[in-house]
Amino acid sequence: MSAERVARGDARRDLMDIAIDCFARYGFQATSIDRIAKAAGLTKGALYYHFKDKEALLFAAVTKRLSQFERRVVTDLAAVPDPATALREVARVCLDHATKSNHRRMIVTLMVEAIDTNPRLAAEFRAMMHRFRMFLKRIVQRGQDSGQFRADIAAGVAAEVFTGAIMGAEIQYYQDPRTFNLAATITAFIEQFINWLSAPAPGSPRPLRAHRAAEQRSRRKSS
Amino acid sequence: MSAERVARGDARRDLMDIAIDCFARYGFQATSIDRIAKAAGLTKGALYYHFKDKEALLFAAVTKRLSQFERRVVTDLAAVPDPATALREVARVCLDHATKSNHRRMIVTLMVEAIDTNPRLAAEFRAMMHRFRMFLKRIVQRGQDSGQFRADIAAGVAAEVFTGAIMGAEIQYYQDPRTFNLAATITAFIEQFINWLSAPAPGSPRPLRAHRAAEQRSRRKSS
Amino acid sequence: MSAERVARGDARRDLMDIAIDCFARYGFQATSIDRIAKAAGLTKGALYYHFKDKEALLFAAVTKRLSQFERRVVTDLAAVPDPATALREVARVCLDHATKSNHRRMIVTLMVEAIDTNPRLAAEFRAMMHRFRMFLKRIVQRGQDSGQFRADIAAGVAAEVFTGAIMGAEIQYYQDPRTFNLAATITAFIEQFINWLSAPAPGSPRPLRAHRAAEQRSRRKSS
Amino acid sequence: MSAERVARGDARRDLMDIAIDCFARYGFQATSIDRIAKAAGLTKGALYYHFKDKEALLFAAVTKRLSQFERRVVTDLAAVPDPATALREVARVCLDHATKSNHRRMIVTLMVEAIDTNPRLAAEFRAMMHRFRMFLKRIVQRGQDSGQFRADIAAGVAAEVFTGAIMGAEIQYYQDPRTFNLAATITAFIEQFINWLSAPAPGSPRPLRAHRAAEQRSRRKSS
DNA sequence: TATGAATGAGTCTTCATTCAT
DNA sequence: CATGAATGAAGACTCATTCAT
Repeated sequence: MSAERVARGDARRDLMDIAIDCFARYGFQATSIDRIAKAAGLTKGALYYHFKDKEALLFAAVTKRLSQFERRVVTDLAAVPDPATALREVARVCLDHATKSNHRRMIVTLMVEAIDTNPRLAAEFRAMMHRFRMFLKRIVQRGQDSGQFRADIAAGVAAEVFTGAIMGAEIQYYQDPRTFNLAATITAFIEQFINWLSAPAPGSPRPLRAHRAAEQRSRRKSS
Repeated sequence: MSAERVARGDARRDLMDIAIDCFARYGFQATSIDRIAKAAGLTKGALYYHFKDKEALLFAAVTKRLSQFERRVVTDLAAVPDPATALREVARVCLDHATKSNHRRMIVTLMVEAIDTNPRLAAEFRAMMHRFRMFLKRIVQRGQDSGQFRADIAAGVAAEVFTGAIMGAEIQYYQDPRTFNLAATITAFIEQFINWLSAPAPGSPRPLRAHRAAEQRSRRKSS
Repeated sequence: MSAERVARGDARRDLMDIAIDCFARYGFQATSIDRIAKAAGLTKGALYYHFKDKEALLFAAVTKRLSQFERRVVTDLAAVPDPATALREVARVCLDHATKSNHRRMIVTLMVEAIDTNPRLAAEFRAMMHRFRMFLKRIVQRGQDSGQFRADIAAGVAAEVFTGAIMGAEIQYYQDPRTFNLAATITAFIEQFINWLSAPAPGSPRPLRAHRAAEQRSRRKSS
Repeated sequence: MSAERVARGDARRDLMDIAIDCFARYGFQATSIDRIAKAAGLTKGALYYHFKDKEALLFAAVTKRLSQFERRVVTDLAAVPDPATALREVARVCLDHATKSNHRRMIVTLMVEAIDTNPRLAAEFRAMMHRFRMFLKRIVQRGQDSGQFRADIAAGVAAEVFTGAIMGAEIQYYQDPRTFNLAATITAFIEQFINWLSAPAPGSPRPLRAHRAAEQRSRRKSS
């Protein structure tokens, strides 16, 4: 049994990776300590040697993934000056993390589960989402400042739209990975989004619409 | 004790409504039979009189909400010939169900939870999502057929983008109802989305409204 | 299995009685829920139906015994005007509860265990002990007020001595019930105690400490 | 980590001292091997190097304290010829060990816990208590033989009363060290006790020293 | 219809103990 | 001497479910 585990490789790491896997698929409550331990070729006792709690394991896992994701986003985008490219990059990283690993799925799954079920974790996720939207908002604002993006859009709302569209696409994908084409959906969205943000061709009349004015107003309040 | 429950109104209905409430907030597994029964002013035994199973209750609840939602969408939109208006209407109904009741939240919550946890329920939700996207796809196609929407967009992908954006916005809202402005986000998205659908294929000159209408007309003739 | 339990008799009562028995002998921590349940011919689940917690069972048991004991003490002594007789009665009731049931042993055992182990229970016991000493103190004071007991003794200290002597005797008895003669010990103590409290024969000089010391000294010489 | 431990001083001794501390406060079962080890700045493994067992540690600790206590009692009293003084000395040593260290508390705590929980330890304590009472009994008998104490009291019962009174006082003190005045209680008791032993048999006229000696002598003859 | 009592399987957690290094 | 890693048994507690009344 213990032979199944890899050499000297930290049992702790194994445990966490397996936990992440399970949390991504089944959520927190439906993942039993026993399942994780067994999958790691260990006993429950061993798990409790490495983690104080089921919750400690959860937090370790979440923190690991969260920081990985955020570091990756930040790293990949530090060198990208063009806002549109930056947004495309963010989308690409999300797509990557959603399809090639269970990073994003774990986050999404736990986030939904935690809302009214685990206040502490919920707070963590709320903060994370906030950071993510702030990050996007700043990119949008940069574009607006440089005149590349139109200024009559609330950057915060844009960030919310972006965040939601990615996450919603992911969920559809997790639900039906064989049928749902996540890449196509995200690509379509991102182009649509950038197109929307991009200023109209100079000279052409600004396409006003009643509701835009409203948007404008709400934005003013929030700023 | 039972006096607290409302009038003659079927205990069954009470039970289901409460179950929906709990499922929406805590999900299926974290909602105990006892919690529902107690909230309904009954004992567990009574619940088992009305429902064979915890799962039976779940399915009853889900089916009720699902059919309500779908009926509402279909009903409200049967009379809407204009595709753009129809899309706006769909968004409005979603917004409504997300903010004024727990209809949508229950669906989203259970959907995420069920994916790898309850195959039967997952199938149900997959089918529901499929129907919803098909429904949207047809609206988009109608728009494309009428020349109102550009034809170089895959209607299916558009439906996926739409579905995801709404759902992703909702989740952000459920996570942080006091801070997140769901209405603004959905409104912004829907306009962006319709704008995207209405825009000319990239490369072609951006058409003015008047031209578009003309185009539209000539397109209809040629089809 | 369930046949072993008595007819309709509240399972709850059975459970508590058995719990009291076990707590008296093994203390709280060493008494497993399972042992109690099995001894009652039930399963753990049944126990948890009747008591929220192991602690709830503990408190129910303690409260029951405590109030029984205190009620008995108060009842038996309401009609006893003579302080000396009252004290003898208290001792008799303690002896009774210590030898004919496990009332007192449970209290003593849990009290010692709880001190630094269960703050809430410890507080309960502290309060109980306090009440008991106050009760004794008042009896002593009554005797002092009536001139039956000498006034140069601190009533509070007398209560402490009394309480300790009874409890200490009990513990020796619990430790070695076959050898230790609890009745004799308690009787001897109570007579000694009352003798001590009783005022010296009228006319004879009150044996003050100073005199005693003198006595002592002269005594040593003569031996 | 191990640097925190004092100098060269045998880890074994440290371990035992800490164990005694914990046993005194929490008893045997509630004291985990881990707690002791950590408090000693070691790991569980090290503890198992020094002691075969948790029980081995327990017995080592108990034996150490017991022999210390008994040695001290015997040592301090070897040179005390006067029985009353000897009794006062015993009480003083108990008071000392109860207030200035956890010697006595450990004994009392474990004794109560062990009764029906650890037969071997219980036997040890039974024997210890027996020895202690025998020791006291001999002192009382010495007093009776010398005519200093009245002869109509069973020396064994007197020993039991004494032992119980001290122990009962201690427990009240352990339970409530800030409020309970152990010194006063023990002092009051010991004076009362000696007074009792020294008093004439009830009914007979209070005998003067001379008479008592005579009584004593005649009594010896008749027995 | 509904209740109260009970079951039993499953889950989290603790802890004494072992052992290779 | 000592540690770090791990085990396995036992214990507390939860919960869906059953059933006589």
